Amino acid sequence: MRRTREEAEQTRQELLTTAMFCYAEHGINNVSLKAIAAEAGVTHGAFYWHFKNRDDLLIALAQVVDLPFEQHLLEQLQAIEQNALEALRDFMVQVTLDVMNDRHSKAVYNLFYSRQQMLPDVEDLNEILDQNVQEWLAYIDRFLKQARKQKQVKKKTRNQPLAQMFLAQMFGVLALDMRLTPEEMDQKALVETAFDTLVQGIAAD
Amino acid sequence: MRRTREEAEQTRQELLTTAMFCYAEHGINNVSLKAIAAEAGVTHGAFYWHFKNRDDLLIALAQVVDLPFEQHLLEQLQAIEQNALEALRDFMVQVTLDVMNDRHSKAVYNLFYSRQQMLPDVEDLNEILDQNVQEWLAYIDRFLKQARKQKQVKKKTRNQPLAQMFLAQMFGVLALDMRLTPEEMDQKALVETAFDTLVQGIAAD
Amino acid sequence: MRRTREEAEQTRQELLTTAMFCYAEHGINNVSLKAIAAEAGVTHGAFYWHFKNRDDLLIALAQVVDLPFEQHLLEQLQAIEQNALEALRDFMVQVTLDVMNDRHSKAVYNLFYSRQQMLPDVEDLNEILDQNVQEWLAYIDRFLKQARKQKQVKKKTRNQPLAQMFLAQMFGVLALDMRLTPEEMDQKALVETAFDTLVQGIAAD
Amino acid sequence: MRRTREEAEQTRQELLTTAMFCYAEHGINNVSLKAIAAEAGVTHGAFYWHFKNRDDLLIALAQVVDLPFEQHLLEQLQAIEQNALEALRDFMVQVTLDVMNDRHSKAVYNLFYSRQQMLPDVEDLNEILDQNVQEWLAYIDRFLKQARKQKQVKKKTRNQPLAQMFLAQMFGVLALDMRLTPEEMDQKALVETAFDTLVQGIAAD
DNA sequence: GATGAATGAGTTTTCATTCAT
DNA sequence: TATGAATGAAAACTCATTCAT
Repeated sequence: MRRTREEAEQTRQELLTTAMFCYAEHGINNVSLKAIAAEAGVTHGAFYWHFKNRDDLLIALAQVVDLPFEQHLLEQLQAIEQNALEALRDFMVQVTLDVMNDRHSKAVYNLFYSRQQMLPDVEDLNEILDQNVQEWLAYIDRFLKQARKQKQVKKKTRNQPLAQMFLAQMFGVLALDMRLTPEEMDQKALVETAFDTLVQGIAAD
Repeated sequence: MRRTREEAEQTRQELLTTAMFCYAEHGINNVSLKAIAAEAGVTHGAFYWHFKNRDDLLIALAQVVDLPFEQHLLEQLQAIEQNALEALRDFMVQVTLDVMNDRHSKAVYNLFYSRQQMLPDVEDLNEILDQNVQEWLAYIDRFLKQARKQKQVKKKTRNQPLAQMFLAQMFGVLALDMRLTPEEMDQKALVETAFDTLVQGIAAD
Repeated sequence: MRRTREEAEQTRQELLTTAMFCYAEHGINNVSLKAIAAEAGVTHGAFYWHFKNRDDLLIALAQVVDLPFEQHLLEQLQAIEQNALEALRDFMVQVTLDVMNDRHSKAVYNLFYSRQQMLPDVEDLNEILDQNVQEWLAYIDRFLKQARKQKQVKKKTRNQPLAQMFLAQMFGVLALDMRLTPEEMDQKALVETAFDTLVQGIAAD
Repeated sequence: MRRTREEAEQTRQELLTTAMFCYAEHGINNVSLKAIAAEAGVTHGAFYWHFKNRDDLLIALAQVVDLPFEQHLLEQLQAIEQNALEALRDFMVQVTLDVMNDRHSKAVYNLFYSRQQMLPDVEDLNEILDQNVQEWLAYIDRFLKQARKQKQVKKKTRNQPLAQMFLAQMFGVLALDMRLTPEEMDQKALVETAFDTLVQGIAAD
């Protein structure tokens, strides 16, 4: 069954996508490569044509997937010039709700950032993930710097812990979302309350 | 061989402790019962004397371990009467720093609450963990109620999302702590900034 | 818990009886010594005071248990003098129905003679069982000899295959009884038909 | 390694055959899958390519193996028209001797019908075995019906217990054959005596 | 006499990986 | 490119047996 290059690439994509959703849902250690291959419509032998091994799959996965930070940042680019703090608040709310509710983003978060999984100790993998976290902190930092320019933020605190605080709040809300039922937790109320509170807490009087 | 009842109980405790630390460090799926038993100084056969199976171990673990919420609550009982919001801030800071720095608490968090692990789908286990989360929310709620009485909190928001926000912040800070190095993140600065900000954010003017 | 000699003997008996019924019902390989001991009301440690090991238990079991051949033989002793063939027929019918319906006999048969179990290859054990089979053949032979004297049996056949044929019929009926439901098989009708037919088949005209 | 489809099928057959003989000889519970695989010339991992698990192997075994009833029935089809009772006698004698002396048939009987084994409680398995018994009873019944037509059988008894009696005799003879040595038991003499006697016992005067 | 903790060999099963076709 | 047969390491679990108490 020699396929064309496009079909082969499609198989590879299929494997990546299937792996991400299966891993995110059941846990990396609870899904076999055979199961992923079957779900992707090929035999597990084919897997080894596209990937060197299991770790290679994870690295490839980490390289291609991403959380929608950048995308929501672009949406706020104009707003940031006018009211950076409000833009930051909207940015965090949007990203968080998006990760909560978008199947793809949620899978990415579950797989790589909630650390629901204990990832195998592959150096490349953790490097990629750490870089991503730094990148996200940089996104938030960009809002904060602009807010400083606009004199919206109290002087005393440095930006670093502030950015980390925002990211931590997002991580925490997502973690809580996994544990609580919709009855126990109103997603929208929590997310908005959380970031409104943070923004108010750092706002200059 | 341990023959007396006390020695047997010691073996059981050893198994529980070893399991907790090994699981927290390497992930539940990456540590075999044989390894745990060996680390505890017995054969894997001994494990099955003390526990029915792997799930039984996890349930036993979840039953005996806890995060230091209650303990820090007791320390704040007097403060709460005078300034509930400040007491809440101190409470959250203390608990969070404690979990960060106490090997035991950190292991408990990693194992059961960070969702770094994909826990097996055992009903008893999830029940215990969910109860614990509810309990912690109740602890925070207690501070918030008192703060309302003291008119320290803005009227508009309900307590539920506020309590969840505080717990989420703690979870998030702990999650971030796992990802960042001490150089990249100043634990104390982040924790204090985070809860100061939250408290200021909800404080009545 | 030092017990008196009688109590100890009682424990031993309890272990034997429990083992027989458990083994007969679930199969030797599907019942652990721990389970037997527990069912008998002691710990499995106690087992090893009464028996050297598992094979020793089986040998002890084979030595003390028996099928009700002898007992039914005694009942037929008078009848045998008058009509040996009819007595044989009654004897076989009674023994067979007894083994079918008496819990104890059935367990013995299942355990040692139906070979539902693949017994461990203990020499002593098989010796005992083979002796028993020979004994039963001798019982039947006794009827046949008397029947010859009474000129009830056709001359041509030797007694050995005849006796084996009767025992085989009993074994076969018991085997079928295990496979068929009461709806599919009328115990009494089958047993009586079978031995009536055999007796008529060997009867002199 | 066997790579072609034919070689794979051969491996599967090898596993089935090996399993049947090993199980029949040593008992299901006394032969490990590892041992079967080794005997079949593959690793135990290969076993799990061909069978889902141990029960699946038994079911597959029960599906492909059979006792030679049908085959001997065909041989008697002409004879049945002329003298059904004699044909029945020949049929039973042939099948019984065949099972006794053919290594394959003997293994099948030992494994599935002697109840020498305590088979695992798999529904599919017992269904197949029960069906087979019913089928064999139907074969015998066919002879009996024809014999009735030919007025060879005494009126009074129903066919059902008669058919069961014949099958039971066969089962019993086979069981005795396992227990007695060739010196103690003349196979041919016993088998012929047994079925001659049964046939004479039911024959109309 | 009896308990119960511990051992260790053995079993079933899973699964990442290899490789001839 | 992809299939599918086979390997082999490792996991969870069972259980007969030993033995200090």
